Amino acid sequence: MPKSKRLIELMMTVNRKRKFTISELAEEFGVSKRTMLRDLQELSELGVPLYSETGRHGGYQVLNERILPPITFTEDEAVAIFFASYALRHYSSLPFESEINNALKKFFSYLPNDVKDKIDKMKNRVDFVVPMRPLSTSHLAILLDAAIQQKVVRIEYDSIRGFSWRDIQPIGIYASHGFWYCPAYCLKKADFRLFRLDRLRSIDSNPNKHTENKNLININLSNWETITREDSGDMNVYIELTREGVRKSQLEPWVVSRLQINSDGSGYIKGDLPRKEIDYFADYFFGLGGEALVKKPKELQIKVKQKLRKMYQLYEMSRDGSF
Amino acid sequence: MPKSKRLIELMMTVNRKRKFTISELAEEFGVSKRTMLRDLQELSELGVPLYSETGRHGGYQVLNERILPPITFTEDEAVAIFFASYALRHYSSLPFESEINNALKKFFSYLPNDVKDKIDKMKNRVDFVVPMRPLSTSHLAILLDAAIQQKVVRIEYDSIRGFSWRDIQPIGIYASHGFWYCPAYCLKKADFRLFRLDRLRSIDSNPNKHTENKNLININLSNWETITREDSGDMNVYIELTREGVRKSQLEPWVVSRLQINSDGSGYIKGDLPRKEIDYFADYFFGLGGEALVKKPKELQIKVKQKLRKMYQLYEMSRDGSF
DNA sequence: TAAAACAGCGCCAATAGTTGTCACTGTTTT
DNA sequence: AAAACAGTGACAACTATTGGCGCTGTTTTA
Repeated sequence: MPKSKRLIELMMTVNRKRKFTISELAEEFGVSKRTMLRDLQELSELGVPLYSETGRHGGYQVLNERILPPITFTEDEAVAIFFASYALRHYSSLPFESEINNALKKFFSYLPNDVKDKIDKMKNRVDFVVPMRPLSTSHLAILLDAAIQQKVVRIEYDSIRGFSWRDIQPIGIYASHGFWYCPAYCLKKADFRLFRLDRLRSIDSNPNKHTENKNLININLSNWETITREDSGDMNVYIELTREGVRKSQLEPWVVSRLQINSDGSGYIKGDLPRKEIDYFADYFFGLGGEALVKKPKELQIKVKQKLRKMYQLYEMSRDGSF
Repeated sequence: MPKSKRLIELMMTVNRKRKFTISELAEEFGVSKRTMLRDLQELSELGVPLYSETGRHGGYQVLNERILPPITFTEDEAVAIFFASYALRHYSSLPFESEINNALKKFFSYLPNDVKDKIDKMKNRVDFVVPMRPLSTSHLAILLDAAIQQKVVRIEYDSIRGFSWRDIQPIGIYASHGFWYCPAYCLKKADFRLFRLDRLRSIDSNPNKHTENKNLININLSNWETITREDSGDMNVYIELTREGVRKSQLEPWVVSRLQINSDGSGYIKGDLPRKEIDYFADYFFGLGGEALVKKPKELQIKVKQKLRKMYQLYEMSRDGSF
């Protein structure tokens, strides 16, 4: 094998193994140890962060920093990757914050000039707005780590009844609607709970108490809801929507699949929804105001009416003659 | 210069220039044409997408596909880039869709195994949920392109009064709250408008009519709101919130800076808000139901009450004795 | 304490790869 | 028809690469 190709393959091999000896690689590539030594030196000069130790159990190592072999990206792919990373800048507190900035800088600096220009032009023309409440990065990192390792952590959480400490075993973390959430097994309640992370005041990643870890290794973000939900059944709903109501409610994915639109733009939602979430739905349909009329089920209608009456009374109490 | 190093430099040179001839490069690198020819062939074999044409004004070209020279990423940077791209998978209709998938695949396949493992473990533990309504990718691409080139396009748009055609000159596109938006100069109204792209039925990227382009090159996503808003002034608001109201409204960034929280968890919003958006605010505070009480200004309170009355009547009409 | 297992250096002859030259073919544009 | 390109093949000259060999030096382990 000619040297130039060998070097490129060596790059990859070296990245694959983290640790290796000269003789090992020499045999693998069918060259002498002397040659391998020289090759590795060259790689080192080319920027691969190699480190070696002499002695009995010495050997070569690639440092934490790894390099990627030359990857061929099309222009569009490079632009796409750039924007993907760029889009996440709104998640100011995501666990990867600093890494992403570095990577982005490197990436950008290696791009040919005309691609840079293209990106510069696009930068002010596309955006991904993600309202995000600021949040301590370290909390996220600790919880994520705990989720991966399935460790128990102790958190100080602001529940409806004020702050309290709980031991939880996190399933994962996710960002949604501007908040970070952490579904977890709560050892206190012996059940699964969803925590909103801006309500978390402090966290102890190593509660000294010897708590037993539950085996939740197979529960992850994509299946925890189905696994942990004790099914309280569905309710059959029927909601009439005005034209405006249709337009507004189309934002919700669970609406879209149950939505029928009339020719004049108005429509109705008909189908089954989980009874357990009835309070959420009541809130939601109340929020649509006069644009939605809950016909079925009765219990949902009642909840909406209760909200309505409560608000009505609230505003009637502050009489000013206009009502 | 030894061959192996020459090849790497050649890679970069070739990426810098887009077009070149053999003799040109041969001279630059101080080798014969024959050698340069051989070198380029090797590069080609290594994956650089070269293309050549014979004849008078022929020469070499690098195709649209470009390659990046070997970039050294640390392990964490690679992971970060991966997740940035991964996070955007929810934007199923973003202009870069297919490119990002390709890039991600390439990127992933070149990562060393232990980093792959790390990513695999994290995949099910972190997520960025972005509810997104499906939308034609081509619309996005056309509008983005028009924004970059400052071209006029004709769209068929579903406004309150049904579908109509308009000629617009887009400023850019952005995703927010699950929708794609396009602020643009509307030639019909001779003013700036914000279009929600799921209400766009069709688009003509080349309206044959010779419309004059306005010079909006300096208006972009980050400044169009300030530049185009005819300021109708602010209104001073005062809204009382229950404890639950505080928690809910903290989601909105414009609330946070104007929010005061009492020791018992309840609180109030006090400050100035743009009068122009009064309908939006009325909607919003109505949506908070009994958790918010609008005290000031009167006009806002009146709007909320109107909604309330409208809804009250709506539900009273469907009498069932429970009200 | 000695042996084993590892990195690392210098030298040199053999060899394998690289290079330039030259003489071709073939295309497109002017 | 000439000019300006790419592309091929052959070959001798050249140079970089290679493998051995002998050496130094470190750390671990028996």
